[in-house]
Amino acid sequence: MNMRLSKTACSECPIRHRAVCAECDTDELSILEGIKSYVTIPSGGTIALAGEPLHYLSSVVTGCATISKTLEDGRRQLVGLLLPSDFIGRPGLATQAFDVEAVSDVTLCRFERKAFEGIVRSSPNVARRLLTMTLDELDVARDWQVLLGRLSARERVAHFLLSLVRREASDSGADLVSGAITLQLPLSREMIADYLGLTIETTSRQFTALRRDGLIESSSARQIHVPDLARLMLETMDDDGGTIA
Amino acid sequence: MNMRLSKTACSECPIRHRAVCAECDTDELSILEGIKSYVTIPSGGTIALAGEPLHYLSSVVTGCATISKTLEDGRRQLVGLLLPSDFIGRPGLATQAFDVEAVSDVTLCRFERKAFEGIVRSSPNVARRLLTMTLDELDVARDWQVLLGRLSARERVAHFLLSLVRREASDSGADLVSGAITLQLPLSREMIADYLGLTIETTSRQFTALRRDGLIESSSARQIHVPDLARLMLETMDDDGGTIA
DNA sequence: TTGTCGCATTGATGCAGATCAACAAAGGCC
DNA sequence: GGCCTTTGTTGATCTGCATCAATGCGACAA
Repeated sequence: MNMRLSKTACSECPIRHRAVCAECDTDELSILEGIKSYVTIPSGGTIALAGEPLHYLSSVVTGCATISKTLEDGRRQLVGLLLPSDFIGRPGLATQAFDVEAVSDVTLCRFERKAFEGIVRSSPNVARRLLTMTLDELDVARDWQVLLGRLSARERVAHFLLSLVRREASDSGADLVSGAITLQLPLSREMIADYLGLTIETTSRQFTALRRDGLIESSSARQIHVPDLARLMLETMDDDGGTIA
Repeated sequence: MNMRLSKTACSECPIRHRAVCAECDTDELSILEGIKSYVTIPSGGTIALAGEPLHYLSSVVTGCATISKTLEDGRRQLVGLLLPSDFIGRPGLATQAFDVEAVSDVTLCRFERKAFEGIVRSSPNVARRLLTMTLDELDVARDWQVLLGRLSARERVAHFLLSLVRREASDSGADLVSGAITLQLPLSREMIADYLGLTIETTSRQFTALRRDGLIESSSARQIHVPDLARLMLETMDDDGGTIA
């Protein structure tokens, strides 16, 4: 599969219109095409380590990865979730501030650091797109700060589920679905807990409580059906549509 | 004072080498010089409101402002602290995601949105600097996520104090001071609580506890003396130097 | 001086979520 | 299939922080 993907042309790429290359013209795209390579990281594999230099910058093509920090005593907090089209790495800074780990098999479209930094300098469409994506990530991170600082456990779980729904909706072009939906959780309970600043037990109890209250249904732990999105939204105490992804 | 500042040349500007204009050459600087204007917002004043359009983008020249979100039921969370050289606003997006408020008299060097967006397009040095600053802010926001999700009240307060020390040190060029220092808190107890995801009471109790343990001394609520920075750092459980500002 | 207002501190009590401890269920893997 | 490991759920108890409630204290005005 890795091999097959390594021959995918940018024009055929599933993230062509959403990734860092989204606004590239034909010339810029062919330069990127020239330096890109694909890799697949197996589930559980490390994509980057905090404090270590990162030699490649990349876009997630398929799969799911997490950005996290682990404290000396083992406490862990996820600070970002990477889904197809998201970008990994910081042009202009060699060392990584956070760990990045694959939570499913992840295929990356990757660029050697120096070469990519040259492109950022020479191609305004890449630079602009990168700025927009970074500003979006900043808004997401700040919304997550609000969640971590002020929401209750139940609100956090409801918010998390809705953020997955929204991300899926925006990827597929559909807008603000407000009926029913079934979704596949990309994360284990432990990782959801680390994402939400809770323990596994509290997270599990909140899922149970939401199920008891009829807000969600589930055939397995990772398969969640939301019969009425509007009702779940009432649980989130969000003051706006939300930018959480 | 507003009037006096409106005549300040960029070359004389106290934030010239740290703000969004830091990497500008003489030509670019004179373009900025042509479209900039200064305003002073009184302490407590509103600089931007969530959901409202923002017509000016700006750099903080002097003073301190906060970025925050308030939920319908009054819960409030600060998600950023703006000090001299920090940038306010999002080029490319007309409406603001968070509230921005002055917590002291704040002088802004401001640019009309459309004009500034043109400069971002035409001046790579501004675009690049803006990207770097945004990436820095993202790292800060993510470190703050770790604080809000996983640190205890005492660790949060210690971390907050050290983040102020670091910011002051990096502004003045001094590096990793590890002796004693006195600092003036820019925020009230209520705002510190909203920053740290705690209540006023818990925040106050932590200050008292740190004072009791000899980690800080204070003549007034806003005046904090740290006799031994290294000892305070031991309270933070931080696994690295930290990027918190 | 004395009152008042806003902010900070301190104390008493309650509760949401952490912690400790089983137990159940779902995959892998011979 | 049966065994074993990993992941998720549920229960009992504990605790750190929130909440409720005074009290202290400096700034400012009359």
